Amino acid sequence: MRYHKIPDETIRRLPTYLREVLVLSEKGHEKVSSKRLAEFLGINPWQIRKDFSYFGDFGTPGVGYDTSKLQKEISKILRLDNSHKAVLVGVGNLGSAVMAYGEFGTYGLDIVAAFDKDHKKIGKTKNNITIEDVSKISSIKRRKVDLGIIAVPAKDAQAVADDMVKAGVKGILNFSTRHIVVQKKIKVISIDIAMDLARLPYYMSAS
Amino acid sequence: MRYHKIPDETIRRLPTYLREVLVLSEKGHEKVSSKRLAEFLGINPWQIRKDFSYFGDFGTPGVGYDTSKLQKEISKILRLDNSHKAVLVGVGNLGSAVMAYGEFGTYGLDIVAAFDKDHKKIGKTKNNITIEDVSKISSIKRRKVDLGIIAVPAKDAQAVADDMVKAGVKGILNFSTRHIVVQKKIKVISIDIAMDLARLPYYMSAS
DNA sequence: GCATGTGAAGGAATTCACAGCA
DNA sequence: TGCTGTGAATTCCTTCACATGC
Repeated sequence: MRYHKIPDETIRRLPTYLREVLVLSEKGHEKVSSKRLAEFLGINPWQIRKDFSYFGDFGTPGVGYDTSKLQKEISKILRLDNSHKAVLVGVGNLGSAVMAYGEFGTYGLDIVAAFDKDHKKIGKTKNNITIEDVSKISSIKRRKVDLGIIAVPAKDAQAVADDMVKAGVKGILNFSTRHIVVQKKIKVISIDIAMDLARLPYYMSAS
Repeated sequence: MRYHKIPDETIRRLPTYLREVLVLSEKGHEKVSSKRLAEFLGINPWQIRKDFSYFGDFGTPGVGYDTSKLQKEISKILRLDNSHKAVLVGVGNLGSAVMAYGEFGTYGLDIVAAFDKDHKKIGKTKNNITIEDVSKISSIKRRKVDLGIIAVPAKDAQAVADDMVKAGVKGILNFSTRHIVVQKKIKVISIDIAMDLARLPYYMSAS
């Protein structure tokens, strides 16, 4: 199965596997079976095995997967083996929460700069990062930042995205409610918290 | 196509449609074509038409969709036509951002209570909501809350979920990094911000 | 015996192409 | 003519079942 198109859904699951493997690794577990991993994550064992099989033979029949090997392999696939720097634009409620969110470090992702257009915020320091003026965002080009996080109101999102791309950002995580258009080679992933809550009632049995 | 199983992916897209339609409606647009809607959202027109076709004939050939009718229909499908009350547990950085996030109201979703276990937070007020002691969460039963939002550290997430279910919650939005297990009839949707950022590098062309 | 890895089968979602209506 | 609605074709993803290796 080695030479195949890899399903997007597989890529979506890989970070989950990576996190769980990191947790197990820290707890001192050297081996883990697809069955056990599946139980932890609420997925099927064969789904996990199939996902890994796209990339190579990671496991040992009769034994399972070596956690530290698995960790290295998944990191390599996701290109998380060398660390990435991210810039955040928009230090409002959500932006601040993102800055304080510790989980990014787990994956070797590092928020190294934050921008806002509000002069009351510029110059202040949060989580060891001094908030800069968004009009000076081009400076991140020098700082080798390749990820951008957008946490501004919808109306400003597209302009911020354009600035990010000009400044050399290659991938964008978009928390705004606006759909963003960029050159095809730039990847955008959008998250809308409210939309996920909004589809819950559909699945709820009549009260 | 009326009597069919509705794809989960269709349900996932409906809130997006609803939001855009609300925006257009407010701007005074009475009609919108699938083509125009598609441009705004970055999807294909036929995808949108197919999605709607599962539920009935919402549009007029040659003209398009009536925005106010569309709004009503989508709301009804998603069961957002009568409003829902939500409880938040965990008023840390992320929880606070969620409380302050205005977009829920757009969908008729209302956060009416917030709980934490930190005694320094209990009793304080944020966004007109007084933070209560999480050990008293069963009180939401009286208050007709049917949605729960979990924004606590991973280790506490399952316990909070269990308490929520006991207190009558029918759907859970989970921001923690832990997979949550509940009775089958309770729907859980999990969001992991870090995981979305973590798969960006995979898609980025070599720098 | 136990757990992986994977072709093949089955199922789900997207895309196409066009009939039908305003 | 313009746009919807939808069977049919296609593409994509999941699940199965079992051969293979420890």
